[in-house]
Amino acid sequence: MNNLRNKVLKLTSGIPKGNITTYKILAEKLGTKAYRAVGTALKNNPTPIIIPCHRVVKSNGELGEFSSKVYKKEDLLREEGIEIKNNRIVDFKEKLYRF
DNA sequence: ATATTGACATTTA
DNA sequence: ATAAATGCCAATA
Repeated sequence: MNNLRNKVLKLTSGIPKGNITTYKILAEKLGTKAYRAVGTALKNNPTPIIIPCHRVVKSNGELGEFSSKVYKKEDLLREEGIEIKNNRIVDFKEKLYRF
C-alpha cells in the first residue's frame, strides 16, 4: 500500500464535506509532483461514492474532467454547499482543505 | 522492458 | 485577458 494511487485515495476519502482540494495540493502532500498521476489514481478509484473524488478540482479553480455517467462535479459540489459559477468554483481558495 | 496516454500545472505567445 | 506549447510523474498498453 505504498503506491501513489493508494495514498491519493486515502487522502481523498479524508476530505471533509464542504471542503475541496486540488490535484496539485494532493500531490504536494504526498511528496510528489505527479499531478497527472493523481488524476489517474482518482479515475481508477474503486469506490466512487465513498471516495469524494468530486472534491478534487484543478488548481485554477476549474472543475476539471470527470467521468461519472450519473453524477457531475458541479451538482455534487453544489449539494455540499459549494457555489459554482461558469464551471469555476466560487471562493475555492477559501474552501481548500488543509491536511 | 519500452512507448503512449492522461480526472494536471506552468510558462510562453 | 485567452490560447497554445512544454513539462511532470504514474499508470496502462
